[in-house]
Amino acid sequence: MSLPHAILIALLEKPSSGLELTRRFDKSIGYFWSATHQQIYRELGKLEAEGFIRTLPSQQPARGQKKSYEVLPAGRAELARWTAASQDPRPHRDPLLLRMRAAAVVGTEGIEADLRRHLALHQRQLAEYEEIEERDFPPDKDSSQDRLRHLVLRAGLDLETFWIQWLTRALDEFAELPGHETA
Amino acid sequence: MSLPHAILIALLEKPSSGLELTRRFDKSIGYFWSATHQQIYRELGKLEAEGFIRTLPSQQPARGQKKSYEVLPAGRAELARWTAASQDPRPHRDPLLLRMRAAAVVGTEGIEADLRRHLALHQRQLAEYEEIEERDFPPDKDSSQDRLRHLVLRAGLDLETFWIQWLTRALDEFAELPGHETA
DNA sequence: CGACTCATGTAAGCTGTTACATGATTTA
DNA sequence: TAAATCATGTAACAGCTTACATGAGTCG
Repeated sequence: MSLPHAILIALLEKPSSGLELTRRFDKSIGYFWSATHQQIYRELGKLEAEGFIRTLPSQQPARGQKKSYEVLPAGRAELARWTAASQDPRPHRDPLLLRMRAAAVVGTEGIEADLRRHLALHQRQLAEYEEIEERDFPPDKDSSQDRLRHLVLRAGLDLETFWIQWLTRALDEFAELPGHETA
Repeated sequence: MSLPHAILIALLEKPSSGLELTRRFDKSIGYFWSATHQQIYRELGKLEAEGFIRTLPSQQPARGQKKSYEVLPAGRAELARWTAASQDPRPHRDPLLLRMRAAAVVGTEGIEADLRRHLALHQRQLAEYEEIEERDFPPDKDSSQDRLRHLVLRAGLDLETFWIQWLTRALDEFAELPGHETA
């Protein structure tokens, strides 16, 4: 039950059309929630039907025509309710950790290359977040709102850093495994 | 496409019945993959139909009767194939980070108590992992298999540590926010 | 007008969650 | 023998992914 609320947040920060939302989810919003355009259009329809958002006035709705949405008071209220409500942490599911555990049973053949690939991807992602941090959160200038947003970005930064460290350590361990070829 | 492989790993490590698997997923397997008993039974049926596992001989299949499974060679081969195959990292989705971002827009009213609750949960989880580490991975005794399993556990430990640090920092920030009551 | 891009959607399938059902075994 | 627990399931639904469809505008 989080996607509709992610969309409400995005629309409160800036009214947008479906495609614009998709692009924002691919970029900045992506470090705490991801969604495809199909999910977004479906959810925009539901949110409108529930009276949480509406299309901006002075826009004729037609297929293939851009349609921008804004949040209505009921939508803001729903978001506030959801934000304050207690929620249990969800269980984690990480295929890479699973594969590492599998490697302990069926052998490490083939997995090392993919670890290196993941390491590179996380390094690139970290660099991107660092750019965002430099651009959007210059030192000692955070407002209250910015401080919270900065905190969220920092979670993204720290998680990428964790993965880089863990993958580096994993590759080190591999190098020390018996039968390892340093190709 | 990871649940069937998680089950294959668990069954290779030790042949088990559905309920035993469920318990193992709740405990040690849970720090890299979680599953409910409904998912597990459904998946065991599929894996058997595909010829990847079979019920242990000398067991009459009947409703309400315990039924243990073991992995067949085809299942082990499938697991090796999957482990070596390249996979993209999945997008993250974290409702707590989402709520923090929402708090920047609709206010922090009510969220602080839940942050404290999450902090306590992560601290308990970390303590559990530390117990497992002490029990299963005594210093300087790791075999090759153990080193990989230890590595996976360490990811769990480090992720819990990350969350504890992040939540602590978040609560500190809250304390400094204007209008904050130190109740 | 043909190809391309922008923009919005539909449909099918898979995974995971929640609630419920049912038989077998133990124990009070 | 009634209740609790062990053990295996069924059913309905919600959420996400993948592939495809369609119209509108733009550029050569």
